[in-house]
Amino acid sequence: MAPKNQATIEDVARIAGVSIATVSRAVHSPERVAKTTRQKVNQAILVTGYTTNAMARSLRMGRSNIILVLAPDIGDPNFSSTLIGIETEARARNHAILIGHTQNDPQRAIDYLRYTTSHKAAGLVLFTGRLPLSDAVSAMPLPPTIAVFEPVQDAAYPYVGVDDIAGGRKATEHLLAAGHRKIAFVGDTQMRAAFRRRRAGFDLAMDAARVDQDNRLIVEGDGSIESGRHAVELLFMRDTLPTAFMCVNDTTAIGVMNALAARGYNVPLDFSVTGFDDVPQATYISPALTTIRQPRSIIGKTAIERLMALIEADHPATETPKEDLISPDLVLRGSVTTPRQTPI
Amino acid sequence: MAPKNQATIEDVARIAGVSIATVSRAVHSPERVAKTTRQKVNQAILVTGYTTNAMARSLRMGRSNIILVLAPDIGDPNFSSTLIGIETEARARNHAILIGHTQNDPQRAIDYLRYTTSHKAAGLVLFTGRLPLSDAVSAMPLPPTIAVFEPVQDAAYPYVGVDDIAGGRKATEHLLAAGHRKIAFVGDTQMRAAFRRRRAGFDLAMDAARVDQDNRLIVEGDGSIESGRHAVELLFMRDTLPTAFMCVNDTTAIGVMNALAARGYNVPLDFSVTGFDDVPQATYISPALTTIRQPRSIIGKTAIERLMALIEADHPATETPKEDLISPDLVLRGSVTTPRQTPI
DNA sequence: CTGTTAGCGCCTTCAG
DNA sequence: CTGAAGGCGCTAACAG
Repeated sequence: MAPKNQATIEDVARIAGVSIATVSRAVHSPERVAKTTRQKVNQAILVTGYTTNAMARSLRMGRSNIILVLAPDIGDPNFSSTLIGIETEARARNHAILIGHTQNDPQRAIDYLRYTTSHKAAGLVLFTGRLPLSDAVSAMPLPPTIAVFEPVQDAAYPYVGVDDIAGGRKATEHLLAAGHRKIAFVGDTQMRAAFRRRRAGFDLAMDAARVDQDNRLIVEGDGSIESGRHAVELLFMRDTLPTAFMCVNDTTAIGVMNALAARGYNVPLDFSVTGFDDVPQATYISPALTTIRQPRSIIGKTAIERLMALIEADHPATETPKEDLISPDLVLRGSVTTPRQTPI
Repeated sequence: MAPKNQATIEDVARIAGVSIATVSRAVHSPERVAKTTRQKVNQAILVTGYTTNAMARSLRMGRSNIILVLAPDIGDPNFSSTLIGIETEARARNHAILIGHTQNDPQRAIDYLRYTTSHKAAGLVLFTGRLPLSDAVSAMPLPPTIAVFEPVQDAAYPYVGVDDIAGGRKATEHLLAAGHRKIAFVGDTQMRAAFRRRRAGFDLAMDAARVDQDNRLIVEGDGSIESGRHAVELLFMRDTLPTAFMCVNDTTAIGVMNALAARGYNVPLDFSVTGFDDVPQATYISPALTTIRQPRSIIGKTAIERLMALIEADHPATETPKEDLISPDLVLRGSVTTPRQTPI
């Protein structure tokens, strides 16, 4: 039997025989209320089925418990797995997640940013890697904000992401440990910060193992499947073959494996391959790809931890924005083994 | 230069030289305000950067513009693609999406359902297929609600989903058109309503083509990959081989294809196979699977349309809950061809 | 430790 | 067509 009208704080107060202020305190700072009073109040809450009206509360406090998550693409598996971490952590802290899907459309982003104001959002999580440049936005009083996956261009928001250097290093060390020395790096580019860092991890591992790098094995690429295929062709043309390919991401690795298969080679018997990201496809291709797994749900969790710290600190003075880099794990599958003894 | 304090309706009223009532009207029912006045107000809104305070508005109106979406698993691709439709349509209607991730945990579901009350949610979208049975829930005054993908057990909520019968029929007709007559149906079960309906579609198509069904080609299954594999083994043991397998879902189809490959057969040359759902894997296996695509984003869009109708009608009297079945499309890939001429 | 009270910003009668 | 005023439910002083 659902009560016709949702009980308010006054109903509870009346039934408990106390004032509404006491009810409010009993709910939100129980320690400031006498034990017996608290019990009476809780009792009354039970019988009335009272739930605090979040709208009234937010209006009064000038801030809601809603965190807006802005993402360019909800469908992206990277996003959804991270969202799990975000949602779980936010809920544990009594905050709710409002989803904004920008589709990379600045207008949609602006509209959602406005939500931040109108809903008095407690915080903002940005997956977008950028904020629309517009007077509307710069005039908007944004709540505490944190960037995830990609730092936000031209803005000093704290950032939580993967430690690409550590990841690049782990992948390389794995190849090295399997006995590879002639390792190609596929996807060299200045364009993408993450790729640059993965390369740096590669260099670190090679240096630490005192392996001299052969520049001809460093192949440019943009992370596309074509760039992986192209790299293989290039290497065959140059006639400087590696025994292993360390690819800047899984997509590139898949391209490499395609091209190798097309030429009749076997992975991993003829060549070993590693990727980076652990996209869903990595399991379905054959052989399954050994790769570095993006710690997505941990990134989500950490992002909310940092964001809540910001919210609770409410120094408007943002100090040096912190960067949190989560070290990713290597996931072992079938695309790496020891180098073949006989040359190709 | 961000204004120190967010402008309120009073600021706008003062600058426009009107009362706050007029501002409110100019914003929400412009037709009830003189043109010149409206212009003055809009002008003032522009200079102040005024955004209406959704919390105050919701408090006053007793209802927010938030729609709660409850899903057991955010990571499920089925969910995320549907969410795109939901989000897009909701946004077009000025509503926001709050995400609740239940992980099939009744306690989490109950907590989120409570949000519905505390945030005065305008509506509720259920992916869960069930509601926790608890006094807490039955006592809760839930807002207009709509179920998606799975109807809610023991509750009469309108439901938007795929037309499984039409889908089953399309897949079967495709096989028939390719020349198959001995078609196995894999995944027969009473347990799952969706599967039952897909079977009905199969029967319809077979009947329409006046093909006599061979009961030995109807194989039970639960939609798992193992059940697909098992079906193949069973059919080979019975020694009654079909020329094509119509599988109740993609996962089953993948199991069928695995087992066929293990026995050294080629799909589609030796056997044709169809699935249902169009899961991401369907593209990655070889050959890529011809299947029925779940119209996920349309389902999302339709769900919000129906929900908004409910919200706006606000007859508390729910009439016969409507069912909206979206007819899915066949997606042609590589797993179907004409039956081989020579028997296996 | 508890009660009284003043708004938070808005929408909506009710009068003009 | 416009203005005045009440109150949605709650929290945070401020008193007691």
